[in-house]
Amino acid sequence: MRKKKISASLEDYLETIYEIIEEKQGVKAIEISRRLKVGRSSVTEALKNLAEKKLVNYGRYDVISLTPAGERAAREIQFKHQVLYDFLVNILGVNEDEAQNNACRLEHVISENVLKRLILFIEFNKNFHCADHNYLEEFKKFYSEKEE
Amino acid sequence: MRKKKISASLEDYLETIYEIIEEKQGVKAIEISRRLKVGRSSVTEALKNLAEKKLVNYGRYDVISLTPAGERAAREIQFKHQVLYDFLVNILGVNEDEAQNNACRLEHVISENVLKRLILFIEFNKNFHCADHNYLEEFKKFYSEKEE
DNA sequence: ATTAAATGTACGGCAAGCCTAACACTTTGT
DNA sequence: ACAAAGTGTTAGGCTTGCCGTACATTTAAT
Repeated sequence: MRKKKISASLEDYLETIYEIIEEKQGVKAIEISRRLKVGRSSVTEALKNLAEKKLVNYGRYDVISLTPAGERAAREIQFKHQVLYDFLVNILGVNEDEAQNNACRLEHVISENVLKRLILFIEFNKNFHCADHNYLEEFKKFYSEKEE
Repeated sequence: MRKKKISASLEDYLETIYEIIEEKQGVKAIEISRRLKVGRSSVTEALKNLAEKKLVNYGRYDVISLTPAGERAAREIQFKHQVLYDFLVNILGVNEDEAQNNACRLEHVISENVLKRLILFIEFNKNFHCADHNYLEEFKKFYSEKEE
């Protein structure tokens, strides 16, 4: 009974709900609507859908919350996002906005195994020094030479 | 008049057509159907759609080919795929099948700029040696230690 | 407490993409 | 050349996910 896939769109809803919970006390549908830039009615639909899948607790006009399974799923997605963002910013040196944008899309399609390797790669890079050269510094230099 | 975005689905069709052209003389719709694992009728629809966008030359029961714009677009997608595959296999050390799978999905969502950086990162890595350590070798060692 | 504003929902619609089944055209084998 | 098999097309249907509008409910202001 593990890991039923949900659509990228539903992942976004879950992730957003989770983020709002982290920041505020209650989750209002309109807040989800604003963050995802979709209509209020789309949020209602999505919530019903997520409720069917037992990922959110939902009832008409009622408080929105994540079920344990929903929270687990949301955390996973958020974690993927964070790893990707970290890679893009701290390794590739992409600017923050673009890194966010890319992470938002990549998080829905990257496999578990690639994620795992990416995590280790990041860890490895942060500590890798060799004969007083910092690897990432070297890459930045290399990159900015190629820029011109 | 540059770079109108098309859907991930249409990108797959374009890419597949391009691949078939590289391998065989003529493109048959059924071949596209087989490779993309969709029904024959879905191919017809997609071809009409791509023809509307002036990316393929299409007429009922007629030979399928790419327009110059279509070929350009297909090349771009294939190139992205190749870069991602290269990164996954040669840098992260992901196995070939999984790298193909991931590349197929990532190619539709990665931005131009991230791609550009990835290309340079790969280039940089291939040549980066330092005090007789090969960087990628070091990562492989690091990775396999963590594996256990 | 009452009303105005804000928020949530239901309903009907639309587009993308996929499907199956039936039919049209082409190719192939004899 | 002609039937059978293969391929391409059309028509109709389904699902996901979005929208706008109108209505229901809740919240906030007075």
